[in-house]
Amino acid sequence: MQSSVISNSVIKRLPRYYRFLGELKAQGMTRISSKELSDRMGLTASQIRQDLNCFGGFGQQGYGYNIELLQSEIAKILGLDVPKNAILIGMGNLGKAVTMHMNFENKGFHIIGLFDSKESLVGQVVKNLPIRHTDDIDEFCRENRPQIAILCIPKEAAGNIVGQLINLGIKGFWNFSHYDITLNHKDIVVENVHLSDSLMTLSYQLINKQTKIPTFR
Amino acid sequence: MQSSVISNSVIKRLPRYYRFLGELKAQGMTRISSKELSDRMGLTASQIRQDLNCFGGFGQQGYGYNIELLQSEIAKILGLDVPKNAILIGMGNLGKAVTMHMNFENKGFHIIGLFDSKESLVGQVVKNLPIRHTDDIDEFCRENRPQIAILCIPKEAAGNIVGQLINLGIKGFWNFSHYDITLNHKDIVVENVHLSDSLMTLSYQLINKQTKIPTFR
DNA sequence: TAGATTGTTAATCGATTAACAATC
DNA sequence: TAGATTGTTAATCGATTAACAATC
Repeated sequence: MQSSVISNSVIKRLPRYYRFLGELKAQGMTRISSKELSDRMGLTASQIRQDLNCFGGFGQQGYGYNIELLQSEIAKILGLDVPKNAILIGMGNLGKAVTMHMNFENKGFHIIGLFDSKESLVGQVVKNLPIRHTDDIDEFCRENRPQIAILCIPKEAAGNIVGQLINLGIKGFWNFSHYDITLNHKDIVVENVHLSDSLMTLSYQLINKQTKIPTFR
Repeated sequence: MQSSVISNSVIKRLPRYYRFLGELKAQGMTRISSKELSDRMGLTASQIRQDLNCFGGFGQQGYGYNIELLQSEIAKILGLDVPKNAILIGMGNLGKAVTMHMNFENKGFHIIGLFDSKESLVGQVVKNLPIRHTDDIDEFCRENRPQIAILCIPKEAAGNIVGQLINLGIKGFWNFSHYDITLNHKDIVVENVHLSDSLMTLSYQLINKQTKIPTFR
């Protein structure tokens, strides 16, 4: 019942459960046993039952799990039903792609402001939002109180802006810059995305190819 | 000495070591002890020494590690020094951002072809490469023999194209689509990127905020 | 040499898997 | 009821940390 702290390993698996359950639902299925789900996902039935029971008993003996119910429970656990306002800083290739490509809304995220320091980008409209100058971040945040900042800027630029954002009330970062936020700011929530780390891992696997089934975190 | 199989946990940490060592080198440092590196990276000295000793004894008692040497050793372990040809499929926002934003070359990756099924994109030039039609993948691969495919296409499109690519000799995928490649194709190397999973994890952390220092895989 | 720090073995901790009684 | 499958405890496995002898 979420009394004690849930381990990171479990939390990292929740989005994947959510994704698979969504697909099963889309296929018109209504119930599934931990055994069948484990086969489809490539993990053990035991692990699935252990993971889910960190949060409560969502299944029923002899029946299994109701797919729709379970998915919505996981959505609640992940907080996808809670509205969260976010600003995105850095509208280069990556920032634009993130803005346009991600389905923020169905996870409860609302992008309310886009920023860049490059004059030539300011004024451009992306996804119905004008790109503002980073000089206007202060005023914008005081007025609109976003809780989350998405950083699509280089490491060097991030160092300066992070402190400012925290002072303005930002509580969480989705961090594509390689600046290490938690190093200087404890108790701020950070999710780092290191695409280059992922690419290097691919390189390793390719070079040391050893025909093994990958584990899912 | 890389005799037995290296655990996934260790491999996932290597790119981060590589990154930190690069920064130390850029700062003009030449040597570092496991203790000091552990302080900077937020892990234990013991873990660093254990990790590195999976691959060999790169340090020296009483001295520590030579930063430049250690970084280049890790580069070799990761295979960053081995040239790898790659094609990228799907030149929407995400594909374009990946093409332009990633520093492929310094990891040994060479992007040799870009593809999309959308006529309006075909012919456009990105990073000095023309976008080709996906119909031409067959011919292109037979001629140029890429080993890697980067998939920036939707799940539905991926299902069809993956088998074709494997038949054409593709050995590894950097997979931004949510299609589960290993499900049907064992012994193909895959690195999945699920940005939405990362975003959901941020949502969870934010909702269940509990002032804790994040662990680095 | 003395001090520092590695490489490596042993101890601990946490996560995964197995087993089974509870129960739908 | 009988069969299926959960929830949960106990056993195993693997990863991290601690300790220390080797050695630069």
